[in-house]
Amino acid sequence: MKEVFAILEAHNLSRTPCRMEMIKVLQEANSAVSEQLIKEKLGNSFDRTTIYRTLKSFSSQDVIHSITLEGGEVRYALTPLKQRRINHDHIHFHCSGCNNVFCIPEPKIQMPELPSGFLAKNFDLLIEGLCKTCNT
Amino acid sequence: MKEVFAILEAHNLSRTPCRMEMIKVLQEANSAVSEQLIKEKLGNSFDRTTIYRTLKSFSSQDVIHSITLEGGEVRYALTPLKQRRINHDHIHFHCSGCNNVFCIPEPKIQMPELPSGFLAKNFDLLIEGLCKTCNT
DNA sequence: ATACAAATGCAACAATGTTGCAAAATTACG
DNA sequence: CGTAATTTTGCAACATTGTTGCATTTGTAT
Repeated sequence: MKEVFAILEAHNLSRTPCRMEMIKVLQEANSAVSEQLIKEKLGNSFDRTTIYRTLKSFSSQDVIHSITLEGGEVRYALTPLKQRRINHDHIHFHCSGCNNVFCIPEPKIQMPELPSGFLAKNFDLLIEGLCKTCNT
Repeated sequence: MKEVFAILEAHNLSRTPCRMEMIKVLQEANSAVSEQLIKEKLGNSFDRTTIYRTLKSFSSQDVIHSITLEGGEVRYALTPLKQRRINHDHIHFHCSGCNNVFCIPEPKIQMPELPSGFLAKNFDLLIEGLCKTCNT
């Protein structure tokens, strides 16, 4: 709980019930969560718009980052403290078994060489496969 | 036009006006196109649902593949003949200048090493930056 | 404790994904 | 070439998500 306060304070976000509970949900998840799951975990006690706007605040303040899966479903995950305000370039792994999405901080991938003239700024790598648990 | 017929035939798709015109639109685009752009190019002569279902048919037959951008917007591009029925693993490049999305067939990237237990099946790499034209 | 700023709930609308069903078009076949 | 069987299309309908405006409520600084 102290950490929830710390996160909000570090990012200049006021302590509102919705924000605090959402951070708790994100903390307790061991993988990236969908907006729908957040709503369920919160017991529908907050308006859809509020959750939507809170996710936007969190994103723009680098508290969380979003992962868009093929098909368009979006998941959200807390951004590890170390990466906040630095870069978001890390790998995401979508398990086709349990449907969870995990952040894989290492290794950094090397940017492939692009055709001449193309200038890369950042990337998004989504790997699909089986996670530790589902890979039996 | 002959090629349009060939594509449809090769994938067991009947020759309907909507399909033929959609393939032409995809051929003429030098980058991946959105559903909305397709609709515009077609002059709103086909129902939304028809275009939606045609995109699904094309996708499931590997005539096209879709690219989901951060933010959830989806673009569609013809799958090069050589890659049909083989694999879809290639890089996509989203230019933040002109907003176009390009398929980059080479190089193949090497799958990064994942934490032990994770088994990768395929990936999706979306690079963001400036294309040849916008990179002045 | 109060005043100002920010967050929330609600209404509303757009875009997209998706399905069922009847009408129309395409293909296969005699 | 014409007809029947199969597919595709258009339309209606509904769900989900993204997004904004506005009035009300809440949080924060003084």
